[in-house]
Amino acid sequence: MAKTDTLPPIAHPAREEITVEGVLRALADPVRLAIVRQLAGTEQEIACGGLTVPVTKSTLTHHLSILRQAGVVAGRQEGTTRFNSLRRNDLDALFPGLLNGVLAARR
Amino acid sequence: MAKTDTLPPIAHPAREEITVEGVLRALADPVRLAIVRQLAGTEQEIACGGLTVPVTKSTLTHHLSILRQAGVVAGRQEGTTRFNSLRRNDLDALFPGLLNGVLAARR
DNA sequence: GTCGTAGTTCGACAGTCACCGTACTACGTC
DNA sequence: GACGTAGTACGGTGACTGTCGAACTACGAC
Repeated sequence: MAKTDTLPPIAHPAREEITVEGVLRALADPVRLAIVRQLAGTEQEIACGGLTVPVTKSTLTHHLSILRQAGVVAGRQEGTTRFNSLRRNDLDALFPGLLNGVLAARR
Repeated sequence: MAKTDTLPPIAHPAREEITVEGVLRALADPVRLAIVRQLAGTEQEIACGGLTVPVTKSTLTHHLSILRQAGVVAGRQEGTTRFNSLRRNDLDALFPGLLNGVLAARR
């Protein structure tokens, strides 16, 4: 059967394809918000397994997929590991202040 | 039966009770986002009937109730009319930049 | 009192969504 | 090859949510 050469680098929306509503929807969930906070708390990327969330692996995959589709996080594959990072540049360019406002929240 | 003296001025969360997640949830809907945009586009308050939304009255009531409970909009009763306004001060104080970021969005 | 207008409340219904377990693919190591 | 690990895909289920129409309350004008 066909080999997966070049390994399609995951589907991410281009910057112009990101919508506020999608981003807000993605952020409007406690688990995903926790993920975003963890990613925002470090300069480094975090592998799926390195995220602390109160859900199973499959549910985590689901949440990350939503965050990715919304354009909030980017994923980079390296071996069997997928490194996730915040798309801070894109979000700040499109919705200046939004991310900071969300992260500034105490509750 | 008991008269409604003083007319309980609608239930609004205090500033400290507003949560990011609640606000994000409230904003993560096209109809509610449209309402917020209309309220943000003017200095004046807007009555329910003055809002342009593609839903029926009862659905509009529902959306406004969610926005109110989340602390995004305030409602002031005057006769049979309810005037709505954005709680810009509170939102800016709690989540500086969030509202601006959302409103800055072109899509 | 009667009527019209402004909003709310109350089911009901359909669609979406978070969650899980299981099965699967892909890579690295032995 | 066999095995373990990292993450995804699939199917199912229960809960939530946006939508509506109809009935209702509250106020103002006639």
